[in-house]
Amino acid sequence: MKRAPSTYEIIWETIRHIPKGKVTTYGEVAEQSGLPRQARLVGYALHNTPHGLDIPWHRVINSQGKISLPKQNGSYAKQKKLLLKEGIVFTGDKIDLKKYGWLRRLKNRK
DNA sequence: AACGTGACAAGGC
DNA sequence: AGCCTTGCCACGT
Repeated sequence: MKRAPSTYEIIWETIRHIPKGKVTTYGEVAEQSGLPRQARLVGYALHNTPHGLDIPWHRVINSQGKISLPKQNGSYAKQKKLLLKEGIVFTGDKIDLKKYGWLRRLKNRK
């Protein structure tokens, strides 16, 4: 029998749909996955992404338009390189979400 | 089975 | 702009 998809699998599936040349935030992925306000879970899921899984993990950035990876170990540079290759422009260390954001950021607070 | 942790986000200063 | 606090919840110990 088919087991229900785990929370991680739902998140990975959402990320798989982000088009090339666009970026989105952790919070938005959470929302699109039906897990509102659980951005941290998205980060956790990404951190645990299996190697074989082919998803555009680099298109996920934080709500400030910045890369959320440490600059020390090179993973920051790796993500930036992948984004630059897709034509995304950095202003300093930030990306303009209004310009490159996948979907509009909806604030469904309240 | 409780507890600390985390590739986050929003609000208050 | 930057720092601090709080809300969030699946996971590994």
